[in-house]
Amino acid sequence: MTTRLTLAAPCCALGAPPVSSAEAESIAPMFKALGDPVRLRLVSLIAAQPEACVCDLVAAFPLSGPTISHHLKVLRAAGLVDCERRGTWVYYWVRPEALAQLSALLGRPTSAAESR
Amino acid sequence: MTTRLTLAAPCCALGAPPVSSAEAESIAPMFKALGDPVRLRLVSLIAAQPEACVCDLVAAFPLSGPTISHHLKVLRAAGLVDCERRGTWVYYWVRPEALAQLSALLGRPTSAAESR
DNA sequence: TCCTTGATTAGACAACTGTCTAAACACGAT
DNA sequence: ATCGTGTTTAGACAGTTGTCTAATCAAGGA
Repeated sequence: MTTRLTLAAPCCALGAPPVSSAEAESIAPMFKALGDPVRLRLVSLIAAQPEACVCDLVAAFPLSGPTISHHLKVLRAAGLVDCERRGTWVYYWVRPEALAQLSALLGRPTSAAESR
Repeated sequence: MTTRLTLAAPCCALGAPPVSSAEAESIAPMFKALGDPVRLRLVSLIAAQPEACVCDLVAAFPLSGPTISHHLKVLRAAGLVDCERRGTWVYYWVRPEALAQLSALLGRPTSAAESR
């Protein structure tokens, strides 16, 4: 996928060079998916275990099943999670590469950090 | 601010314990702010230097000044950047603590990473 | 085969978002 | 005091989002 992020060895992932327009278009949707409180907690809950059953996720929120299903679909479309049906239940797990990619983007000291 | 994130020493920031509802409400807006391609590039451009002049930021996009100004306001409201007027020009810089907080949330191996 | 239960899809609707133009505000210079 | 330039605010508008209920699909058991 995106190379710049994984080999940003020395420093400044969000520093030089800046994210290109194309990169921004592909990465922003992942941040956007995390930008809803329900979805952020969903990812958190899913990541807390090897995998999570939808039935448990629905039970963790005061929201309808279809609403949770919708949020899971958004997370899946963003590439942050994946799922599989096994018999009656559907299980979700996080895609660690995706989270790592985001973390790498903003995880290192920036030039601003150096000066302030 | 949020303590859990900064002292998440051993591992699993997105792992156990999951993000609380209150935490999600306060953190999600930051991810949401990064969830637009224009804003993601703005943060990237600002972070690439100690600080950036709005005039340069506006010049970097095929968008109107007010639109860039609006996006900068969103980033500021989310706590990701701050700014200061000096004479005619306004300068923006990133708030490294904010980026670090987000990075810490998704930067460590999750239980999913262990199993897959 | 027909229920029952788990999960997703479809459609509706209010609320929010990204963009624009026009207007206003803030400085510095004439 | 007035003008010109940089920046933000106000208001408008099309498009998107989060939520719901109702309907549909999927799998297992009587």
